[in-house]
Amino acid sequence: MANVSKFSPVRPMTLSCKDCSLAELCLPRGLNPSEFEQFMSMVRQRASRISGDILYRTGDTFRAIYAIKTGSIKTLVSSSDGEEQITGFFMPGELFGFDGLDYGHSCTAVALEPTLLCELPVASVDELAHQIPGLRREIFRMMSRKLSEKQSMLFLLGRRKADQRLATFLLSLSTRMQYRGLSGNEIRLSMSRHDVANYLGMASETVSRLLSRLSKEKVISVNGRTVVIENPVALRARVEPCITPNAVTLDAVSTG
Amino acid sequence: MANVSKFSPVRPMTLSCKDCSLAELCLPRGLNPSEFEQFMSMVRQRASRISGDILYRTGDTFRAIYAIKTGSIKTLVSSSDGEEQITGFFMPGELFGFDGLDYGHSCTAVALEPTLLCELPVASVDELAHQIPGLRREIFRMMSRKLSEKQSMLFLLGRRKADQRLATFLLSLSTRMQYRGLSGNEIRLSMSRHDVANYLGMASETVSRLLSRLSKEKVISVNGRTVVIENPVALRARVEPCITPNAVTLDAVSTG
DNA sequence: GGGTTATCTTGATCTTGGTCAGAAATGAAA
DNA sequence: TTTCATTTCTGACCAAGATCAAGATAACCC
Repeated sequence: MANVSKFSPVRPMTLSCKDCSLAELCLPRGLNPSEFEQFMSMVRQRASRISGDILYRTGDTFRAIYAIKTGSIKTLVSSSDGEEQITGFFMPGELFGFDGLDYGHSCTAVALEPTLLCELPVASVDELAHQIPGLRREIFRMMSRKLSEKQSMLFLLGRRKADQRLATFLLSLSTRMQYRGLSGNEIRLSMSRHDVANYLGMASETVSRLLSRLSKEKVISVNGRTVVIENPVALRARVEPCITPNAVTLDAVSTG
Repeated sequence: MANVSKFSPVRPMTLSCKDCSLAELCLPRGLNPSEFEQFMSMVRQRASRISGDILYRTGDTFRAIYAIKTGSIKTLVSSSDGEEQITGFFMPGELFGFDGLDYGHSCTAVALEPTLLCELPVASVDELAHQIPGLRREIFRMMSRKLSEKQSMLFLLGRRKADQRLATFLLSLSTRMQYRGLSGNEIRLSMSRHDVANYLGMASETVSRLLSRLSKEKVISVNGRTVVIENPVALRARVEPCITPNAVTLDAVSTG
């Protein structure tokens, strides 16, 4: 059922942190030149050429913190009766893997498409956290942010209707694209309808229907896995229907 | 609506870490005597005499990590349209406040009853994380665990039916009581039906009905806010109905 | 290209659990 | 105690969304 193929080490590195356009979003941001150099020397890369590759599974020993360079990843938790819940989608510039520092990973990470990753190995995490106070704080902050994002996701699943969840999801993807310098109006979904539905706690049929409805209402246009936000204001108004459009904030969805 | 009263500093301390029966569950576990001493000297206490007191609100500057000594706390996130989602309940020996390290707290912490807290002030977090490697790792691990717990909670809200959620919740409370040395069969709920329902993403009427049903079926007995688990095996079987009872694990619910 | 499979869409039906309303129980205040 | 307010429970009804069942579309492989 799950793909047996694995992520393989990449050598030489495709691009060092120094030349990486995503460095400003990544862990080393805010480090001084010598700290940056030290950080950079610890980073390794890893890649998967096909979709479905598994980076780590629930229970695996924590080996590294990861950052996406190109491609995308989903993380999911599963129960003994085989049900799965997707807990995050990760796009270029985003970090994940922090759930593994306690007793190994509590979720499984799967490639949604050919994906190139940077990794900070576990030994370096501890060593650098000690030697570089700025990096330690950045890791604390990043984990704290992940917690906050998960809380927003709990809000979304616990309190919002299906249509609000989907609207929030699309806006979140858009915001995250803008964050890394893209327009954010045209969204290429790297995951299936089934995955979107699972992430948002609904059935895939519901996702289809809601996308069709938003499309019919000219709020978005849908072409396969490409979604164009035609009317951002209208889309934002779906998130909190009873509030005036300009009061809506966009940070309500988890990035993992 | 919300209480204006605040948590007040406690001096002298009610009980030092050295004599605290919960120390083994708390941050300083695993520290050597001199590290323990250093840690202890940084800890302060804070208390609320009444239920409803607010420890911090969304947006408040991060001031400390907290541990519950006696009493209990709920944390909640809210949206601009006034909806609230409870994201955690915390009992004696449990830690919270880690969501604040990024840009201030992303949730609000409210006392559910008269509550005594220990706090590790923000300056000490950074200082001690640098000076005591064992403590730094413990903080990383604790934040990692919080992330894992939130993921379990996403699973619960996204994939489980109302009756499974409630059963999981009761078992989680029971497990957490056992973890600190209590029997775990008799549960004193410090929160209202409304709070339980909100936390589990359902209506309070549903909680009432499900408790009544479990009671009628002799799985539990309910007397106001006291719940006695009469048949733990039967209760566990509710969590994953399609799986044999002994395959069920209990770690599916967040402690925050 | 044509055939095969997986994904996506749409419709029809059914179920869970939400909403509304009122009664009962509990607790706090006078 | 009596009163008042809050919480909890129960019933009746309803709706959001799940499930079931086909088709339609797209991707994949020889």
